[in-house]
Amino acid sequence: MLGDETLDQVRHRREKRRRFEEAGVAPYPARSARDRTVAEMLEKFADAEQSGDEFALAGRLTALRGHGKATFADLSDSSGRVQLYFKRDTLGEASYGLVESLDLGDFVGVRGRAMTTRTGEPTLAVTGWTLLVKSLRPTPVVKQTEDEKGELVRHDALADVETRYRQRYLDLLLNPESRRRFEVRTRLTALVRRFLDERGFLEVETPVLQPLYGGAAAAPFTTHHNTLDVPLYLRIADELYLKRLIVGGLERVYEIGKDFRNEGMDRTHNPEFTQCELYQAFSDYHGMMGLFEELLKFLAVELTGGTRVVYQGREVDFAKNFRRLPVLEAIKERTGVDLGIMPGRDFDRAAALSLAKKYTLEYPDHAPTGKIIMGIFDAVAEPLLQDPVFVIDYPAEVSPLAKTKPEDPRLAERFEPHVCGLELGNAFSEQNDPDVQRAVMEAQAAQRALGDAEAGQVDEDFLRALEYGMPPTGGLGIGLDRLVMLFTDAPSIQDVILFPQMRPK
RNA sequence: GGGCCGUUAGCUCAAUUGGCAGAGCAACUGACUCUUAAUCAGUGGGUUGGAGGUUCGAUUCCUCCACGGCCCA
Repeated sequence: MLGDETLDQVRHRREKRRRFEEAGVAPYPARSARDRTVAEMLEKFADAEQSGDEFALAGRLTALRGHGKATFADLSDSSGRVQLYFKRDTLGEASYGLVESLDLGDFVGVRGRAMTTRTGEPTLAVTGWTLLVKSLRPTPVVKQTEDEKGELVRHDALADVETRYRQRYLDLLLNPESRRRFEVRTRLTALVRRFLDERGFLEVETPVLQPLYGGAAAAPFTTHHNTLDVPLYLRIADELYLKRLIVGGLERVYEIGKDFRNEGMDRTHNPEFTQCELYQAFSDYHGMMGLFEELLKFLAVELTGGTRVVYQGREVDFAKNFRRLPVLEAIKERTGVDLGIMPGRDFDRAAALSLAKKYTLEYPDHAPTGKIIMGIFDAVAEPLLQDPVFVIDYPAEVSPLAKTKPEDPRLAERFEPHVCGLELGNAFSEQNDPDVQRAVMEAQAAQRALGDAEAGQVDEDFLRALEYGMPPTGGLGIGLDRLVMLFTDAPSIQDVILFPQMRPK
């Protein structure tokens, strides 16, 4: 087992730590002195070599090549890597002797001069050094070289996905593409803020601990407040609070934060995930579609320099608009069955049930037809969700917080953007009729009483807010983790969450 | 929840039909003052994820369990 104190490599490292201590060197000094990063040194390397000035670096040893009375090493900090040259004639017996007690993974502070080796490698010729941290565990070894074409060749790597997720620090240390992914994540989040800020949106924070949960169909995590002695829920969405702010006269608001859903985990689901929800008064779902198209184009240009993005081998171009695909049309396209018949009448429930049976979907008798329709959609639509598409016109029954279409009240003014099979969000023209909203919430509560754990509850305080008057509003929720997956070509959501949920070992 | 695949040295991976569990890197000892996957000589390191079972003999076959991955619900 890694970390077992009886592991011989750990014993050796502890023995070397002792050698430093016996020589009067603290193995974990509180302070280090460096006057520039590796990248800054390399930038001014030619000048430095001319002038012969000394400077100080600090970092982790990532390679060691001993040659008897001289030792080459690689020093890495977050900016880059540079070669060090320790020479006994320069350092003297005592200092050089301790070089031989260094291990891969140790941190050192070094002082020295720029020099270019015979083979042309920029190198710091060390004139003095000190131990900053003695590393006690063997770092997994990854060696990199360049082939004749100058391309980076990795010899071995930290490949074990379980270790990469559980011990992310090792992944970040050893797999540059992983580190890059999280840098892109941070940039992307900042870009979303910039995009919304520039359009007059106000970033706000709403409660994570909620006495009632709502805004999505999902099971919550439950907790308890001791002083108030009340149950509380970790939010499953920000929606109902943000819409209260629209009532309060904040015409454009957004929040970026964690939501929590107590459900299964897979390639695109983590129990806690990051969502960006935004609401814009005097807009509607068409407005949200335009905003989303703009946002993706903006992100593509800022992150890649162009409008094209390749995800898992498929190229998509955000210069083009998204296809608009009604749910019922998608089902018709895939199955040949039209469940819509005529506007103003009910859906064709019999046909829906028979289709559901074909895809071995089972529903209780009281299940709303809209729910069955979405089950069928989920079973058949996958191939239609590769090129950028807005799936639109959801059954109103599965869209309790959306306005219905004036010309066909069975359908909601709602859409979900899909790209490369990734469901990136959910948006609608927000329901603002307090009486309709109450009726829908009560119907949801009835479904819930019948055993649908994901159905919503009646939120009296939210309904009261609507009674004061909420302007017509468009709302959009964006799954940020999945957006990062798209822009970093990550196959799993675990690759874009620093510490994904794992079963305790 | 179901199906399939995986788990062997610190890391990456081998191991024939069921027949003494190996390699490279890392580690240790020694040599080596411009090397760079440094090189050369030598050495140590394993309850083969765990528990049972079949067998003269199990990394290999069977059962259960744990963790992970992929697919499905």
